[in-house]
Amino acid sequence: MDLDQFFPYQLARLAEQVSLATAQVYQTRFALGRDEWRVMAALAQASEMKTSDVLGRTTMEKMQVSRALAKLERDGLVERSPDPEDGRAYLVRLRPPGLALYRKIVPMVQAREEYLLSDLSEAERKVLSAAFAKVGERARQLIRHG
Amino acid sequence: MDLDQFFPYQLARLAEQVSLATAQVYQTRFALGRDEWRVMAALAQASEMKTSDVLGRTTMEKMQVSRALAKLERDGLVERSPDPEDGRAYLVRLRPPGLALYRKIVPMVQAREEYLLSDLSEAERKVLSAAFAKVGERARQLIRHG
DNA sequence: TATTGTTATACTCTATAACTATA
DNA sequence: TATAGTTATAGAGTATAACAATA
Repeated sequence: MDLDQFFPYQLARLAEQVSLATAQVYQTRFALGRDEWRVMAALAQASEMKTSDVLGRTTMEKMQVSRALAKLERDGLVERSPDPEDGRAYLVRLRPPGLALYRKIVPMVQAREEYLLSDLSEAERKVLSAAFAKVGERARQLIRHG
Repeated sequence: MDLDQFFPYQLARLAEQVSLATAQVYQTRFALGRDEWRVMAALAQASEMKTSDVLGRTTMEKMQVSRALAKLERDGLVERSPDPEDGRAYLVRLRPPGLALYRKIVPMVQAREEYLLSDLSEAERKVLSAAFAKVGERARQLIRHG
């Protein structure tokens, strides 16, 4: 069995490299962790949302979201206020510095994305995207059924 | 910016799911970590090799290999002897129980691989494989040049 | 009793480098 | 001085569950 020809292994290596290449932008240059970046991207989709909405817009666990928000709040990028409709909940929003940082990072990571895909034709991108959906569905089936 | 449509994010999620689906076989059922599994797959390619050859056949660091080998040796799956040609080096090989375990696992993970890809035509698989190579090359360029 | 969000804990991974013994 | 491999340590990332406040 040749590990190099084994699809899950190829996929894992590619994902690792792509993740490294992309994360350089927000980690090395702006000291943001991956979770903080994901939370900011979620928050940027609306002027204000509940913590639970952030959960719904990411694949993160509530504990990861809680910690990412705490760090973003310490850094002054995000602010929280109590939800007037539910005493247990918070309303979260990007503060101006957070929004500015987000708007600065987005074009940079999008440029990296385009560079990563630049050798692929439009047709190849379509196949790739469809293949991701199909393989992902099969993977979820395997996980569900042990 | 929609994270769900962002290629590096899609790739990371897919890899995570596929890794989970594949690792179930050797982790849950046989208590092997990913590194141990990779080392066993490398060792199975020859009757005996140096630790440094294991390094060359995987993308692991020497420290990871050292730890994986130590665990495999504790579990009786691998044995080491001093290299008569270099007092610093070791010769490593799978012990019979290790080889038997490897031969038991291989068809199981291959079946999972085939299942994961079962919705893809031969042509789609070719596109996918070529795309991985192209994107991987671009990613390595980005990593190298910051 | 159930839910929102926080905190605690432990385990795995990863990254860096110091260390030993040979070469 | 360099190399093979080990050990130490610290930082992320992940998973589980206990917990306080509120519903």
